[in-house]
Amino acid sequence: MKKYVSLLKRTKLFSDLGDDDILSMLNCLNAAVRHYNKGEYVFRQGEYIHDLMILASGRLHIQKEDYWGNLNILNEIRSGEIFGEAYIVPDSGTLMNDVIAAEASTVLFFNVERILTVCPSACPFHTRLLKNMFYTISDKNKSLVQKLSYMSERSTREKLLSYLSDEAKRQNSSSFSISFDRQQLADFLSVDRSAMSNELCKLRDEGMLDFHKNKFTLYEKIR
Amino acid sequence: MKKYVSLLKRTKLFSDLGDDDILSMLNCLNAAVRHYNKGEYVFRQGEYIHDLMILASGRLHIQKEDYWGNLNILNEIRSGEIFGEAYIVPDSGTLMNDVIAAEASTVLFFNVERILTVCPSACPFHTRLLKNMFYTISDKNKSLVQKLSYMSERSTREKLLSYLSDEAKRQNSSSFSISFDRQQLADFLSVDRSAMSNELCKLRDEGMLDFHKNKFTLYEKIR
DNA sequence: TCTTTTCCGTTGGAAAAACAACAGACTTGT
DNA sequence: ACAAGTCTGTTGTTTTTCCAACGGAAAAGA
Repeated sequence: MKKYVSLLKRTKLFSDLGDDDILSMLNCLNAAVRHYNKGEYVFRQGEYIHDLMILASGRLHIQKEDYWGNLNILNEIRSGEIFGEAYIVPDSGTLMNDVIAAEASTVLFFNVERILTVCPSACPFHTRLLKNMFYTISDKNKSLVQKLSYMSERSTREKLLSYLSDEAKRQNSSSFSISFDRQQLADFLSVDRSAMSNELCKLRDEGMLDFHKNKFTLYEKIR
Repeated sequence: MKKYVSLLKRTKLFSDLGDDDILSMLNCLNAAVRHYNKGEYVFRQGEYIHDLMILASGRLHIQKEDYWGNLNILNEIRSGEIFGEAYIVPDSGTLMNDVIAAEASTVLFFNVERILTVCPSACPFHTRLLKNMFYTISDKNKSLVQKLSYMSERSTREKLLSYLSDEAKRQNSSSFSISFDRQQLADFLSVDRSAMSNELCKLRDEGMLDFHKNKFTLYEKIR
């Protein structure tokens, strides 16, 4: 368990906590670790969730497949992010979506009930952890709203532009890489792949952006 | 402030707390109240948010209007729900959307920092409040994912069906009312109003549902 | 009660997206 | 190095959505 401490230190959930504090918390919180290969399911739709999970390394997709095989990627979980936070409420029912490893991933499982009930006064790090947990869930919330704003764009072009410009802002550069391949990006934005590919090329031909494989560059409007 | 206690008792955030406890908390948390008329702005895009808000009564829309006047209703806040939870992280920037009263509404403002820092051991209700707050944000999160799943449907018809069937489930009846008028529903699902109206009538003609004004009834597939 | 305004369904033409199919470039595995 | 498989761009056709416009019904206001 020790080797995950350095990873966890960099996450929002455990920020501003010392190595020893984290380690003792991992024990106190009944933490478990599991590793997943690319393509492996972490959870399937219909399962019961009791824990709060944090992705120590790798990348996950929260996705949904309908009766006709249409895939929708509802959200992407990146290293250091939490997931399952929507199911920490008791009796919140079964999982609505699949969770699948988009690449080799390591997941830590925590017993949430313990964070909320055990030793509120006893351990001095507890207050810090609670605060971090709020901020983390709050952040998650914000990213969900952000995704909602991509999805509420009416056209494929505008979905692309809002997603790409947000990604540029997030990575703090007009030149950046994304983790999706074309099909995944289309599933993420809920559009047709070929139509999206077409639209991307139009945007390139109009001089608004450029791309090679997964590396995109956005240009200013006036050049 | 006393008259809001009975309202707050029914919310998830203050459930399982006594009247006196709630009242003393309202003071401790620096709670403020404001009333809004229908159509009035609660917040505008670009403002800074410091508090966590709970809607004591009424109905709010979180919405966004683009340069061309296209309106998108990102979310609807119902009585007893919280909002602004995405901005409780320090330095989380300015509000991305407008918040507007869809009907006459009463909003309570809380200082979040106090909930997280003040008297973790001193007051016995604090643990309960923290737990409730987690559950509330978690619930909010779930409803965001739910909305994402409507939005990720490819066609107007499927957006309608997924929204309406969820609403039937939520209200626990195949016959139910919605709070949106047609234009608002279209803005909520990010589709064109007339096309949506058209699709609704097709669904009615096919015998899948019926409606009069805002009252909908869904039918079984086999009758 | 009468007028004005809003809401809703309907229609037809324009625009966009979905779909299917294919070919070349690139990867992967043997 | 070769074969098999995957990923991406491209094209043409079909389907769906968007948009603008209109009229009737219902609601609001004078």
